[in-house]
Parts: sequence; structure tokens; C-alpha cells
Amino acid sequence: MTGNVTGNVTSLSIFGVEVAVTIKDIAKNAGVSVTTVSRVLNGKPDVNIETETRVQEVIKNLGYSPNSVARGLVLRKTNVIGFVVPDIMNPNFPELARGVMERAEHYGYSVIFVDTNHDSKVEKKAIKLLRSNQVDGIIVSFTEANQDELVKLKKESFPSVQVYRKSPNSVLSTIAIDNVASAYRAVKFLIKSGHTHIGHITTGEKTQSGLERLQGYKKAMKEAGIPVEDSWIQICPHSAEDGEKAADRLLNADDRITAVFSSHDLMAVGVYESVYKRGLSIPADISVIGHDDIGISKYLRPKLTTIKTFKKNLGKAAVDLLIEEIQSESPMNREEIFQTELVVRDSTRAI
Amino acid sequence: MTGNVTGNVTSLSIFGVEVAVTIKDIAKNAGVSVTTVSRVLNGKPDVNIETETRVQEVIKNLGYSPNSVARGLVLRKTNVIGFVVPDIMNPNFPELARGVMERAEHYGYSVIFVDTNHDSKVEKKAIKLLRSNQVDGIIVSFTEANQDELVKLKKESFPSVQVYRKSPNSVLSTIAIDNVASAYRAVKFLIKSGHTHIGHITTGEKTQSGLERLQGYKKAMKEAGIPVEDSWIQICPHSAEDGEKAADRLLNADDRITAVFSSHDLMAVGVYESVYKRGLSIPADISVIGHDDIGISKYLRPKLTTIKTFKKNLGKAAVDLLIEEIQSESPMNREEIFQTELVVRDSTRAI
DNA sequence: TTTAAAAATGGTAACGTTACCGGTAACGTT
DNA sequence: AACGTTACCGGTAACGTTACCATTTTTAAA
Repeated sequence: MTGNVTGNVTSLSIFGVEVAVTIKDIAKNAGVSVTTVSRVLNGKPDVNIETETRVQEVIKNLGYSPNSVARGLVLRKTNVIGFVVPDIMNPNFPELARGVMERAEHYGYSVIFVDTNHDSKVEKKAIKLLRSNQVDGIIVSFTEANQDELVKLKKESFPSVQVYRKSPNSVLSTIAIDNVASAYRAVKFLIKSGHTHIGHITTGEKTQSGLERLQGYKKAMKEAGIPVEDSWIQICPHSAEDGEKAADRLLNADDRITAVFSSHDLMAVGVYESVYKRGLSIPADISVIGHDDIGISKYLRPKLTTIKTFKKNLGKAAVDLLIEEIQSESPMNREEIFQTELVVRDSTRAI
Repeated sequence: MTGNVTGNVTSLSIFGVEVAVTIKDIAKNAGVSVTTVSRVLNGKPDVNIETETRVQEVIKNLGYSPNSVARGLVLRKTNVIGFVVPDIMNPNFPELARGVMERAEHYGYSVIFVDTNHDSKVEKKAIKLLRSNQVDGIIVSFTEANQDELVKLKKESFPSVQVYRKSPNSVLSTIAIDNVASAYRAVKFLIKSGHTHIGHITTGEKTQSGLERLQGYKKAMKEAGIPVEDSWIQICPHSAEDGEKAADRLLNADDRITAVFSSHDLMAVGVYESVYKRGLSIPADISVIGHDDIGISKYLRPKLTTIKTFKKNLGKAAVDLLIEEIQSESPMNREEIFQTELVVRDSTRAI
């Protein structure tokens, strides 16, 4: 080894080409075998304290950094997990992602992100890519769950958990929220506040969350003995613009409506627009309650009353569960349901 | 090979233990050498069309998926890049991340995310971790640029580009926006609208973007011959709450203020609060202009006039540049500056 | 002092893939 | 008939690491 070694570097220049410092270089420089170097690297026993310090010194001097790829090959373990999200720009996901990353880092795992942009083709490809990358486990948050893929993962008992969204008959371990109870609470709050003519803007039964929150809405209404008219339930996609249109339909169809439960905060923003457009005010004329407590909600005027979900905790729990699955021999199928919290702000009032 | 092979699987069960399907299994089953399999896998020449189809069939039947880790080891190329962000929950980053992921996917790269939570210690660790993971390149978006680390990357000519934030004397290739020009345009717009007493809420000179946008503000004011009083420039951290306090100070100090330029939309939200608190209205009494056009801006009431940055494009460009660096032999140090766009909405008015 | 046990070390075969070199067979050219 | 070209194909050494066994040295017990 004749490279010009100058302090803390992670590569040597030999004849002009950069060559990474390997365990062999350390061994040669320290006058020991690669086995011994590997031992000190992994804190294993059976190595004299003196040789250990000597090796450590050489490692430091040459600025050696272990090659995880080589290690991954022999260990069949990469310390990398995959995280598949349908849309990182959906306001719920950054927080979820933060939770995932924080926790993963804590366990010494790196995380590969894949944004599928709601494309089920891409979802499929993502799983394939991640497995090809030999990730130790996968966290998915699919929209309309690409069930086949998940079943396949399960069948091969490949460590994987589903987070945030629950699939109908979930084959995978799941970290999710109780959407029914959550929506129920929101509507119950409205009813308790004296409202009876309560509309519901929902993403509909195509989405699992929409379906469940709709159930919660119906349950609360039924329990209160309020008959729900068809026009009170308006289905629309996820955006604020769509929410506005849905609210238009709702308010046009029945002018007795005094409160609206939007299954997502983003759509609630659209409800605001719709209400303002007709010269009404919130909450004086129309009370609005959302769901998710996304970042913007507390900055809306009036501040949006909503249901807070603890997305960061969901992300963390997903990693916890995944790691457990990775470490456990036998396959598991656990389900953790997180509670949510009613946050009363200024968009609702008692009548 | 006597495993019970049942259609499309990516692992065989032999004596109860799961064993991944390797190139050897394909070779054996197809009656060819591993070399030949490798050849068809990589679309290389010198393989008969018949044997190719035969191999392809076996690959499909056994559900073989190439092991990127092994491949990465011999090729010294993992097709993975790292993306280090200071805070994924900052409203600017999801869009940036989306751009990065989309483009990376297009090039066949996976991306490992690291969120440093603004911690320079974690930044350092992140680089180390990514390099240990043998990523082919790194995209960083450091806050107070951890210059030492970046210089080190540069020195070893490790492919890396800086995105969104520009460092003072950038050693790395950079994709950024022209903050000075951008801020200049915002303030110029205010001045053209007849405002002269224009306050500036800024993150100050600690942050590069704050520094540059402050310069833009000063430039526009100077050019218009408007002397800037000290109290007109209020420094605060990044959040809406901080922006509110800064606006309080600004408005308390000088009641002639008719317009405020906030260097970040989030702080502009705080300005709204401050203005409303004193019973004034926007834009009738105070015009507000922000910067960044984050997701919430168009949903504020009134809708926030701001400067739009094309974050997704920045992310894409960063990947383009990084890939180019990875492929090029010689080190490069390019700088691409993206233009921004004034979006006039309802929070500003001419006087 | 002998001997067994423990501590410390090294050699080498994997891990799954590709690069490199070498080989055979078939074909046309002189 | 001898020879050069292609077209195909295979064997094997890497890549950087760890696991496993073997070996040497030291220590402790008898």
C-alpha cells in the first residue's frame, strides 16, 4: 500500500485512481488479519486490547468506512427499509415520513422512499425495486390497496407493515387510526352543539378512510335519530377545489344545512370557499369541521375545528412494528389502532 | 435444485428455509452458464436468440429478481442516491422531494432520504451513513451549510450537488433560486403599487436565503430612493408564531407602515395574525407579500400574494446535475439559478 | 511440570454478481 | 484444404465483508 495517505480521507489515490480504503488495507497497515479487523469493527470478543487500539488507530488514520454493500451481501441484511407513499405532497405524509425517518435512524436503518403518485403500476414496480435492493422490510401506505402485491409479500413472509391506511381485510400488520370512531366523534360534537342538518363531504367508498368515516357519520346521525337525506352526503376527490364543488352541491340542494363534516381538512378549505361565495359566514351560518389537522388548518380563518391524527407517532409505530417483524422468526399479523383527538377551534359554534 | 417451485415466486423453500433465487438457479434450470444468464440479464450480445428466450422463461418461472447488492459490489455502483434535507415538514420540501424522486426514478435510481432536523451533527452522520451505504451520489440541502463536510466531498470528488439553498462560497454544484432578484421583484411590486413605508420580516443574515432576500429588499428600496429605517427590518426564526411577534414589533414601532414583505410565506401567516389582532385589515390597511408560495398560501384569506418558486423543477434539475456528475469523469462545479414568479393574489393593493 | 482450558489470531470459503479471458463450432475465403 | 472470422458459450477471479474452522499462544489448574 503506497498511496499518499493524508490524514482523514476515505479513499486513497494510487497512480491517479481513487481506490476506497478496505478492510484489507487496515489489516495490512495494522499488521493483523482481516478477520481481526472485522472483529474489532463489530465489537466481537477474542481480540487483545492492544491490537484493538492499534487497529482502531489505523482505521481512524486511513479514514476507513465500512462497505455496507459487501457486508449486506454476506449478512443478507442491508439495514435499509423501504417506505412507499402514494403522494409525498399530500399534507399528511411529511409528518408521517418524519416519524418513520426518526425512528429508523434510531434503529440504525436507512430508508428508501418511493412516491407512487397514486399509480398502482408504480406501486408494483416499487415493491419490485425495493426487493431487488434487498431492503430488510417495507412500509407501505397504499391508496386503493394493491392487494395482490401485499398478499404476495405476506405469502413469502417478507417483513412489511401497512401504515395510515387500513386495507379492507388486511393481510399485513397494520398501524392505523380508528376512522369510524374518529368521524363519529366529529359528528357527535356537531350534534351536541345543537346541529341536526349536518352535511358530509367525503371521498366516498372508494377509499378506505372515506368509507369508514362515512360509517362514523352515519352511526352518529342514526344514534341521534336524525334521518340523513341523500343530498347531505356529497362525494368528491381529495382536493380543495373538489371540496368546494361538493359543498356547492350540498348547499344548493338543502338550505337548512347548518354544519358540514368534511372527511379531510383539504376539502374543508373548499367548503370555506363555497360558504363565502354565497355570502354566508363561518361559523355564524355554517359550522365546519374537518379531519386530519393538517398544517394549514390552524391558519385558516376562522381556524378550523378538526380531528387531530398523530401522524408522526403512526410513522414511528410502523417502524417499531417492522423492526419487530424483521427480528422475529415467525410471521406476525398485528394491528395497532391509534386514537385521535378533537381539536375545537373557531369554525364551529353551538346553536 | 429441488425446491417446490410454484409459479411466480422470488424465493424457494428448501427444507423449510427460504432461499432466494439466484442467477445460479437460473443457469442450472436453463442448462447454461451463469455468464450466459448474466448476459441476457444485461442485454449483452453474444447470446443465441433461442437460449435467450429459454433463459427468460426460466427467469419468469422462478420469479427471479436480480440482487442489486451483489451487483453493486462488483460494479461499484448501487444506483442509489442520497437526499439530505433539514426538515421534511418544512412546506417547501415535499415538493422538492417529489421532484427528486420522480427524476431519480426516471434514471433508474432509488433515493435514500435523511432528515437532519437542522442538526449539524446529524448532517455529518448522514453523509457518513450514505457513503457507507455506497450511494452513487448525494443531494444536500443544508441549512447553515456544514461546509467542512461539503468541502470534504468535493475534495474526494464524490458526486454531490446542493439544492435549494446556496452556500456562501459554494464548493459544490448548486441548483438554487436567485433570492436577491426574487426579493427585489417583490418589493419593487409593492413600490410600484404606491407603497413607500415597507417593512421586512426576515430570518436574518444567519440564513443564506434570509441574507439574500434582505439584500433584494434593500436594493429595491435604495433604487426607489426610500430610506429604510432600522425598525422596518425585523428578524425572527422561521415559524408563523415568530412571524407574528416580528410583525407586532414592526407595526408597534412605526404606524406609517402600509406594506410588509415577509421572506417566507409561513411568517406571512403570522403577519396576518398580527394585523388582524390590531383590528386592521388586509390589504385595505396593510398589504402583505410573502415568498415561496407554499401550499397554504392560496387558501389564506385573503389569498396571499407571493413569489412562486418552482421547487419540483429544482429537485429534478438537482438529480439531472447529479447524474451528470456521476457519469462524468472529471469533477464539475456548475451553478444553475432558477427564476421565480410573482403571483399576485388578494393580500396586496395599490394605494 | 504437565495438561487442559482459554484467549488471541489467521486462512479461507462463502455471499451473488459481472468482467475477463479462453474456447469451440460453423462458415466463408482463398 | 487451410485459415481467418464470427457467433456463442463457459470457467473463474474478482468485489469487500463475515462465518467458520484451525492454529498458536497464554493462562490456570493438577
